[in-house]
Amino acid sequence: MSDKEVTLMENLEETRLRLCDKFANVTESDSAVAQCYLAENEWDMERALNSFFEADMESVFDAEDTEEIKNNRPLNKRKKTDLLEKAHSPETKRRMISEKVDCIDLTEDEPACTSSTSSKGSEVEEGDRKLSLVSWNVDGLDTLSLVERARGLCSYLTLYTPDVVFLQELIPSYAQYIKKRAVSYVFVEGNEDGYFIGILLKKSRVKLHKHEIISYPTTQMMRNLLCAQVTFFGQELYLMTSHLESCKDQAAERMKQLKVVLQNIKEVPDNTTVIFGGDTNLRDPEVAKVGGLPSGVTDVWEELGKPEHCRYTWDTKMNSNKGVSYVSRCRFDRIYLRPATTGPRMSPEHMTLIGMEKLDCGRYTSDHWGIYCTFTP
Amino acid sequence: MSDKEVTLMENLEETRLRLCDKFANVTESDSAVAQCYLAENEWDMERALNSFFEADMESVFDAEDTEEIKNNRPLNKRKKTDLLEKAHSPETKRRMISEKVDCIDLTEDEPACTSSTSSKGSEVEEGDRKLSLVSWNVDGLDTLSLVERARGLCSYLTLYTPDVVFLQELIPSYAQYIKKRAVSYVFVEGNEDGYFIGILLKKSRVKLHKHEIISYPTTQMMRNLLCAQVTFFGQELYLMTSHLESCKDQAAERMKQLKVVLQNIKEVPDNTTVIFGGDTNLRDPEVAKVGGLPSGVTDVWEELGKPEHCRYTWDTKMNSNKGVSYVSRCRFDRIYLRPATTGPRMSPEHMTLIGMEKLDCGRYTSDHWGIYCTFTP
DNA sequence: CCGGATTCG
DNA sequence: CCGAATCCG
Ligand SMILES: [Mg+2]
Ligand SMILES: [Mg+2]
Repeated sequence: MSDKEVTLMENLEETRLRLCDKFANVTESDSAVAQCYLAENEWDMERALNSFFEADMESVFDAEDTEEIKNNRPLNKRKKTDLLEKAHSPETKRRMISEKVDCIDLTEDEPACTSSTSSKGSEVEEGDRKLSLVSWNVDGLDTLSLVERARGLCSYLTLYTPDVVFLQELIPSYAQYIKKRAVSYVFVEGNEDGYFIGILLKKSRVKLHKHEIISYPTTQMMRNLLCAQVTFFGQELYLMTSHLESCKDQAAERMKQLKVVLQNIKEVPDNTTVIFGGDTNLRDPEVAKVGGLPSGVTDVWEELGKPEHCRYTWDTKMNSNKGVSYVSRCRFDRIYLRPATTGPRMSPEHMTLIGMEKLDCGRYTSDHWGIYCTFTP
Repeated sequence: MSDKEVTLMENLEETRLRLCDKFANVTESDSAVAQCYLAENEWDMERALNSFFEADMESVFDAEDTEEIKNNRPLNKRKKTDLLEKAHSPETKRRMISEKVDCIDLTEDEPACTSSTSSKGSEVEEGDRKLSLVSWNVDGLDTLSLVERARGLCSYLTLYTPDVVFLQELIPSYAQYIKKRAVSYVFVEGNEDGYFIGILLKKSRVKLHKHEIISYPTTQMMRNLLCAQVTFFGQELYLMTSHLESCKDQAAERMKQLKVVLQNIKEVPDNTTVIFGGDTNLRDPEVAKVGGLPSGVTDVWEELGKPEHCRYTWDTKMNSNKGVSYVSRCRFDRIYLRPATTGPRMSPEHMTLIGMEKLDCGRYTSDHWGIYCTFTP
């Protein structure tokens, strides 16, 4: 080998060692495992990471398939009763807990009405015609204990059985895991790689007609707006989620994105109820600066009387996941409602935060709390 | 002398030398002049400075008394015609220019009507029943070329002959100079020392009934609200000026002060027209945050259709007085109008910026442009 | 993925 | 008497 070739080889080795360190660091594995996954994926960090997490998720999923049956624990062993008290309808939720929770499935429920002519609509109890919704930024970019945290998310979904789930900060392996666990849901994703948003729709109650992905032309963080047009017991719904540009210094871009969201809400025909939910990263003055919410659109938390117990969806004092030294809390996650002017009028009924249980790993499901909320027709 | 006494003397000398340096620096004089004024004023910097500026102002005033007659130049020699073009009513203004301008006096004008029963009211031309107003932060805290800049202000007042003048950032010697020059005006001041605000009222047209000073309880910059209740051709007017807390980081205090201003505007009886003008240091979101202007109160610049030519009253690109390296511009100086609901309705007619001529010293009258504006009854 | 203080141009 | 970037707890 020439001197030049030797130098090149040394550089390559150095690069690969650095890649291994990074990989091991991110995956909480060691350099041997790192070397293995990276070599198998042509030293492409992203492919290697996806491959690692998918494998890991799959193995966890397989393990839980049996483990969960034995242990019957949706979140962790220590605080099952505490958790039960948090459920909105304890009687209903308790039934869920006693079921096998590896797959989130409620096939005993009647299917969703695909039109108002359905004969089944009148057979269901009034309570079941309530729409339940979860919106949650699951912080898939934080890979520490991500498998256990994904399991935590699925346990909360099992516990609450929401009709609609808006998720933000998914990564491919996390999304893959959800797809395998949440078989009773249709899953719509906002992207294929990087990190992205998604919507889960309960097959038995929500019928998906079409979905669309609207891009933010100037995002620097791959953010977009994911929409699903559905029917829910004869009502036309337009469901929207997004993860608006993060951090205070991105206020300008975030406000542009909010305008896109509000414009799209306004353009939905008024026979259709619109529900937007997501991690908006908004500060109130930003909403004011874009002129506030258009008439007909309400912030569900505000409409419910600004209850303190579910004001802050991001709180570094209560939630240690971020591991930051400062304390700060914000109402980043928000739900907007634009009821249809025809048919029964959807109105907010209840809102609570979820995900406030520490998992066995000592961390929370996400650095954000999830929002669980219900609407009455 | 003991060693101790020698040391004390040395310290004293050092202190005095430092005081002289500072004085010479501020006054653009030399240490001999400084020594003289400081010694005469028991080494009290403020007294010495006031004494210097008053003397200086007076001497300038005396000098101009003859000089101005010879040169007939309101601002400087180079751009007289440019300046003339800026006058709102060139014909009227030209008459002013050809007059002796050491004292701002228009004794040939009829006196202001003190009540609607006055017989003189109907004799004046309609144009003269327009109310003209100047609001200007004269930056008296910047002592560099302050005498020439004060002369500049007076020249602008001579040129525009406003009925009402709102001034901010006066210092005692500057105020003293104005009082001597503007003999045709009544002068109301917001304070006696430090820096303060003031109102000039044209004796021949505006009759002062009373004035009041409203304090801002939490100001850290000695700011207050100065009000004058007057009659102008039979109309009751309530004139208000203020210099709200400076700098962006004082937004909270500034908004409190704005609320005081708006509350006081609202409390004026509705047979009285209210005009507020001053250096508000406001950013638009701050106005929005306090709930916007109350109904009935308008921002005159906005009501005139937000003309670009008079948007920015503070502009480091156009105005070099601050000598800062950055460029930035703001609409700090604002006029608010709350017309009376009885009698003729005051409405904004015209607005222009003044003070955009460089003086002989190469600097502007202030780091703020002045606002000249007119109202029709 | 914070807000307040500070720096810098 | 600026705003954007940075630091800091
Ligand atoms: Mg995040
Ligand atoms: Mg100033």
